[in-house]
Amino acid sequence: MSSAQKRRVQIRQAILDGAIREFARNGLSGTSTQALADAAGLTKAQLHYYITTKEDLYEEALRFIVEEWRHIFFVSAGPDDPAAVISSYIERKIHHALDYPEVSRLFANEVGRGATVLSRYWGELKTAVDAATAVIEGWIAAGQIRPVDPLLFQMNMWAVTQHYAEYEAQARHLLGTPQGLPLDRDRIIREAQETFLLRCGLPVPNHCTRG
Amino acid sequence: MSSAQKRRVQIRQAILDGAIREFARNGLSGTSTQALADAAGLTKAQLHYYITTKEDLYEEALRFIVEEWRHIFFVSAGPDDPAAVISSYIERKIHHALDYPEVSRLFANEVGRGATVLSRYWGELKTAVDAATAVIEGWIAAGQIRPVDPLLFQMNMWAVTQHYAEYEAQARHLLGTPQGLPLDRDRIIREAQETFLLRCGLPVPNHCTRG
DNA sequence: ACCTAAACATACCATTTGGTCAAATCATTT
DNA sequence: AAATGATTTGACCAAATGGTATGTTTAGGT
Repeated sequence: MSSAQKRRVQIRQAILDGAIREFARNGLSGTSTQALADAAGLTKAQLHYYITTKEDLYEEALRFIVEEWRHIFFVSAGPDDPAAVISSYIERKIHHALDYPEVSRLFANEVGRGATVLSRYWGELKTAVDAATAVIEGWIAAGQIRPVDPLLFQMNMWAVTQHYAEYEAQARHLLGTPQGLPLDRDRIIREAQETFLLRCGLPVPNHCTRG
Repeated sequence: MSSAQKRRVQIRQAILDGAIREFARNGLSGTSTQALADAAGLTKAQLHYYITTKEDLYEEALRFIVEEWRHIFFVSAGPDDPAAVISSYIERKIHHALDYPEVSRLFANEVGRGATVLSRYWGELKTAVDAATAVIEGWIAAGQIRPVDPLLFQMNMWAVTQHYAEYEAQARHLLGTPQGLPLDRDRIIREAQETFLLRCGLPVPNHCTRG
C-alpha cells in the first residue's frame, strides 16, 4: 500500500471515528457537517471530498457497527457449557460497552428513533439472534438450564450490558465514581453474571467473598 | 379557573407534550423551534410568547419527567414482602415504559449525552435510590433475600424495564410484532420478574404454565 | 522536467436556524 | 362603548445550515 493510500485510509478512519462520536452525542439531525469536519480535523469542503452527504456517513457508521458486532457478539454455539457461554458473553459485552460507549450510544439513539436507517441491516442481526435462540432452546431441552424465554432472555442481557454505556453518567453519579476514574467493571460484570446465571438456575462461582 | 386561563394551561400542556415527543426523537440540538411550534400547533412567534428559549423548554421537559417519576417509581419501603415489591415495581415500570416511550427515550438521550442539564436534578433521584438501597439492605440483613449488590440490582432492573421503551423498534422486529399491534406486555413482564426474583433467591409464582 | 489525477482551499449559494419586534387582534372589565 | 391587558401575527434579523463550484496545490509515474 502506497503512502498516499495509507493516508487516505487514515483520513477515512478519522472521519468514521469522529462521526460515531458526534452522531452518538447529537444524533443525525443534531450533528452539523461542520462538527463532523472538525471532529475529523478537516475542512468542510475537504470532508465532502470523502463523503457525499451527512446521511451517507451516518449510514456508513451504522453499517460499521453492525458488522463489527456481528463478529464479536451473540451467543455462539460453542461446545462449552451454558454457564461459560453466558458468563463470557456478559463479560465481553460489558467491556466493549465501557471501552466504546459512543458506539453503543449511537446504536441506541438510532433504534430509539425507530431504526429507519438501521432496519435495512436487521436481517443480519435477526439471523444471529435466531441462531442463539436455537442454542438456548437446546440447553433447555437437554435440561441443562432452567426454562427461559430465549428471545427475552437475550434482550434482557443486552439491556443490562448496554446500560452501562448508555447510562454511564448516571452510573458514575450513583456509584460515586469521579469523572476521571473508570467504573468498577468487575463489580458490574459480577452482578450481571450472577443475575443471568441464577435466572438459568445455574450455580454462581463464588469468586472472592464479597465485602 | 376562567376559560382564558384554561386555554393557557391547555396550550402549555400541548407545548410540553410536543416538546417531549420532538426532543425524544431528535435530541436538543436536533430539534428546531419550528418543529416544536408545529408539534404544539402554534406559530414559531406564538411559541416564543409562552417559552423563552429552546433550552428552557428542554429543561422544563426534563424537570417534568423527574418529578413525575419521583412520584411513581422507586422501590418504596412498604410493609410488603420483597417479592411483591419487586414484582409490582417491574410491572408498573414496564407498563409506563410502553405507555409513554417518548418520556423514557428523552431521559435516556439526555443521560447518554452526559446529563449536563439533568445533573441539576440528580439529587432527588439519588435520594430515592438511596432510600431503596436501605430497604434492600434490610431485606438482606433479615435473610429475606439472597445477597445482591443493592445499587447494581436497581440499575439492572431499571435497564431491563427501560429497554422496552428505548428499543421498542428492535423488540418489535425480533418478536415479530407488526407496527400496529402492541407488544406482548405480559410476556415481557413475566420474564423480567422471573429474572429478578430468582436473582434474589425468591420463588417464582407459577402463573399459568408456559406454552 | 512534465503531465495527470488526486487532494485541498476559498468563496459562495439558497435555505434554515433561534429569536425579536412593532403592529394588529382578541377578550374582559369597567 | 371605551379602555386595558393578554394574545397573535407577519415581517424581519444575523448566524449557521448542507452542499457546491472553481480554482490551486500536491504527489506519482513517465
